[in-house]
Amino acid sequence: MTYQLECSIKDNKIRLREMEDFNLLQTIECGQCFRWNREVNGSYTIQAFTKAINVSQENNEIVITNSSLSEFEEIWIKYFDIQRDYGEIKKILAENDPIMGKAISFGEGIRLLNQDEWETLVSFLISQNSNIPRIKGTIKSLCENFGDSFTALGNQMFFTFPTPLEIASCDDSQMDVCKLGYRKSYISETAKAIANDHGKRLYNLKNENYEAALKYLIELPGVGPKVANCTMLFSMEKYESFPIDVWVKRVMGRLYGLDEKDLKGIEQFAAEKFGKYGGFAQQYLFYYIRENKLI
DNA sequence: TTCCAGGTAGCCG
DNA sequence: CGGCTACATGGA
Repeated sequence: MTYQLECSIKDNKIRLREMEDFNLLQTIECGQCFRWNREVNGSYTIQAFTKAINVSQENNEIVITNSSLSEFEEIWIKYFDIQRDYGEIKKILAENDPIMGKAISFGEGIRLLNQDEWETLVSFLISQNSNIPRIKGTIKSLCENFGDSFTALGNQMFFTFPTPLEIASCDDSQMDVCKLGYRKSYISETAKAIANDHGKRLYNLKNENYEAALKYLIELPGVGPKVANCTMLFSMEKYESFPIDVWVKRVMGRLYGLDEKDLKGIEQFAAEKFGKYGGFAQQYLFYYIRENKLI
C-alpha cells in the first residue's frame, strides 16, 4: 500500500503513482456517492464537502486536478480512504469464501469513501424506493435550488450541498421543484432536527459506538436501518455496518442460499461471517450483483 | 399500461 | 413482535 505523491503547484494538480487496490470508476460508480460527472475523456468531476475536483486514472496513476497539497492532505486522503490497506481486507474476506472471492475480483478497486455526514444522510433518505440515476438528479436539484454557487475548474459553476439550516429554513412548498415525492417531509423534518443543535450530535457520531450512532439516526424521521447503515458506512467509518437493500437481499438469497425475506437472518449471518469488515463485504457484493444483474 | 427502484411508517392481527 | 400496504415520481 505504498504510493508516491507528487504535487504540481503551478497547475494545482496532485499525482499519485503506484496506487494499489484503487479503481476510480468502481469507487465512484458503485453507488456510494451521487455528486459526480463522468467526462468524455473518462475522468470524473467530483463534488464533496464544498469543493469540486477532477480525477483521472491511468493504470496505477491517479491525477487530481484543483487541489493543493494541503487540501489533499486535509480532505482527499481521507475522502478516498487512501491510507487503508485494502489488500489485507480483501485477503481476509476471500479466505474460505469463493463467492466473496468472485465478488472481490470483480470490484477489486472499490474503496469506501469518507463523505460528509449530513450529505450522506440526506442522499440515502432520498435513495429509498428510487434508483441511482434518479437519486443523482434529485440531489443535483436540491443543491442548485438551496445550495450556494461557486466556480471552479476553469469557469464551471457548481453548487454546494445545502446545509441543515438552508433546508430547515425554507418552507415545504419551495422544495416541490426538487420532486422529492413523499420523502419531502422526511428531509425537511430531519433538517430541522439536525439544525436544532447545529449538527453537533450528528457530527459527533463518528466518535460514538455503532449502537449509539444507529439509535440516534433511526429516531430521525424517514431514517430506518438501511439509511442509517449507509450513513454510518459512507461517512462515519462504522465498517461493521451492513446495509441491507433489495440487491443485498438478492445476493444473500441467490449466492449464499439464505431466505431473502428473513432480514434478521441475513443480518445475523453477515455479522457472524464478515464481522468488522461487513461494510466492505457488502459493497463488493452489491457492486457484483448490480453490475452483473444476477437476478 | 404496469412494474420497479440502494425503504420506512403506520396499522392490523 | 411479524406481515401487509401506502407513499411520489420517473423510467423501462
